[in-house]
Amino acid sequence: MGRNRATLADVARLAGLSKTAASMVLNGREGTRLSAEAHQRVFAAAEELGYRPNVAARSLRTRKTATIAFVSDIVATTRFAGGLIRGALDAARERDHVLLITETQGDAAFEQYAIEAMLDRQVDGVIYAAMATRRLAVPPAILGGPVVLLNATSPVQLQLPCVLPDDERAGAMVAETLLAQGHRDRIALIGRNRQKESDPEISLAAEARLRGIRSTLAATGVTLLVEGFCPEWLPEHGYAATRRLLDRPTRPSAIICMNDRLAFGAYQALGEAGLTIPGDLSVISFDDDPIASWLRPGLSTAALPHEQMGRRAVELLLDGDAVGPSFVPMPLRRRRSVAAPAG
Amino acid sequence: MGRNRATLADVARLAGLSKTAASMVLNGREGTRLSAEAHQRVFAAAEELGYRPNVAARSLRTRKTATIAFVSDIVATTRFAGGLIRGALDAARERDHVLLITETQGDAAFEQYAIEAMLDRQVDGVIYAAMATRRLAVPPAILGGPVVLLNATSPVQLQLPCVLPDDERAGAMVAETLLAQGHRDRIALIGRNRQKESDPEISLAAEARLRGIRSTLAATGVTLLVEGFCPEWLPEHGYAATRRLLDRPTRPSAIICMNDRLAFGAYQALGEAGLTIPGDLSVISFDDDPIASWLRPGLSTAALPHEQMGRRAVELLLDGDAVGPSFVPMPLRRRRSVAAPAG
DNA sequence: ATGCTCTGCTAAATCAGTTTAGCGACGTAG
DNA sequence: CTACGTCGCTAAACTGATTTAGCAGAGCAT
Repeated sequence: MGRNRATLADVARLAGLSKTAASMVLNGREGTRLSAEAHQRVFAAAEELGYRPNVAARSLRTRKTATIAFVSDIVATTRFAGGLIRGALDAARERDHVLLITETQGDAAFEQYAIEAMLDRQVDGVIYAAMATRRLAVPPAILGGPVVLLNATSPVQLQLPCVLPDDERAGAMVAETLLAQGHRDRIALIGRNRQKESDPEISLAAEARLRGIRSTLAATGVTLLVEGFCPEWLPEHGYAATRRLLDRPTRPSAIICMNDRLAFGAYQALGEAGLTIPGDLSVISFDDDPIASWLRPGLSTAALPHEQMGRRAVELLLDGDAVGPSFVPMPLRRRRSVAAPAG
Repeated sequence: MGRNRATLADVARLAGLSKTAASMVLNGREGTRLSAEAHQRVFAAAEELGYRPNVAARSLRTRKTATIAFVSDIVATTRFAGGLIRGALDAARERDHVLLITETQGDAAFEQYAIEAMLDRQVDGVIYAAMATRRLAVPPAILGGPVVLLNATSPVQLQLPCVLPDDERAGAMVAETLLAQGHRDRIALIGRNRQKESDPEISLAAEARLRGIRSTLAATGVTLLVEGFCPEWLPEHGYAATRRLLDRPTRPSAIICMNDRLAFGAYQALGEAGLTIPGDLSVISFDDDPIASWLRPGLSTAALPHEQMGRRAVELLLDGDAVGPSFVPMPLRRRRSVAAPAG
């Protein structure tokens, strides 16, 4: 890989100057007294030789590598990871940085290994990302340098900068959307889950979304008609919860699903029951999973702003001296699954 | 990030030996005549100081970084990328390597930039990945060192090692599955697409899948009842193609979909038409997208072995001196969408 | 006593940059 | 005429590892 690359010494020789001069010119150092002509000669030589500095040599001296570690529990392999990584990649490129990506798979030994591998390579900072928005314990090893938590917070005393989706506001928007269409006392919700709501190490989203929904409804004097519990946020549980909903005497006019996979299950149950969306029932949800746009009708949902979040993490890491959480808004994708309640 | 790390000189000093001795012991060099006691002392000192070598310094000398570049067109951000990266990450870790990931977004300038950034960092090799299985032009810059193409081939004369899913065999398995259930002359297919089938720079999968299906059916004297064309392999096109299928006089007993997203569209159309799967019609497909397991009934599909592929790419890069393509089998996920044709 | 080999170890060069300290020439002020 | 400052540039140290070349001492044969 890249043998015969020109070195700084080659550039200096061709320019008829010292390595020092060449280095200073190429780094655009202020306050050197090198002549305009010297600048010219160095640039010309570098250009001619196609010179590119050796990052290893440079970082040996400077302790900077223009490399960021992106460590995640398991995020890199999930659908959600894509956006996070893409956003981080874009922001990193804009700042001439590069991403070293690892996954811990939630395994302490792997995590230890991954972090050491990153630190051995002198990364300039670490982005520590979680798949599910949650609170997590930060491995002490990375606290020696800049760290940003992505889709996660840390126990309060650390006050690390972190990037989170604004789930509470999203909950409010979802509720507002239904209220605006005239839904009132027949709004159901599926996806309640005690574990997710009470244990911040499992999820921060559940509680925040619920809080946003409830407070917004409450402001108009509305309370939820039913709240369906689900052991996981998967289609099959959305399906089961929706069937339970339909067995009740009062049929809801709208269903809020805690995420799109539940909503997918709801669509299946409603389809089987011969009910149409949004004619008989409106459905609205969270995440903007790709299936949301594939469903018929398209599912209205508050999108997890993954790209924005990944981008923000890099920005905070490199530019900022931020402390505490930075919330990224979740835009509402309006599709066809919400309408006014039937007669 | 990681200041005050112990250096090799620190270890040597504590062990009462020279840097040379320490280096040799820690690298397990054969044929040195260092005493057993010297080994002990070095190991003890390294342990005590928590010594970890500085990769930048080492690679400056050795020109090895234990780092692999993973460059993709756009793969890193898609659902499919997850498995590819995960497999590569696992295999890399097993060999004590780390992955530098970039995305070119199909943009030549970005690609140029990404590759230079990787080479500047002295990566030991490059994995060049494509989102859609296809043939691509390899940027000359990376040909200086080891390269493996992932989910892609290169124009023949290069003979680069590459990793591809075995789509033809998958097509055969899909056809065999239907034949085994007794389907014969009412097998339909949706997802024909002239562009994908004829331009290897767009897709290699379409043509291979089709070839596997056709030759297997032909061996039993069967030909496809209908072949539905789709401008893209998206749910809406699967939906439209399936509706067209149902408008024909002879209703198919089974539908082969060129991928799972088309199959999702087919499910939607069949559901609307009041047809049940697999009672009225069997459906079978390719990819094993997550939705395949979410559908009701679960969709039988030939899985893209992303993790295996990512893993194989790293193995070929580091261990092998392979030439040409390496095919990874696509396992058939048998779910409930296939049954014997109705009476 | 001399020369030779073998053992156990080390000094110093090297990789490719950055950075510190300072040198010689020239101009100007006293 | 000398002292001093500025200009334009460079030698050499430094980063932390690997690797080459070779040294000192012990043991043995001649």
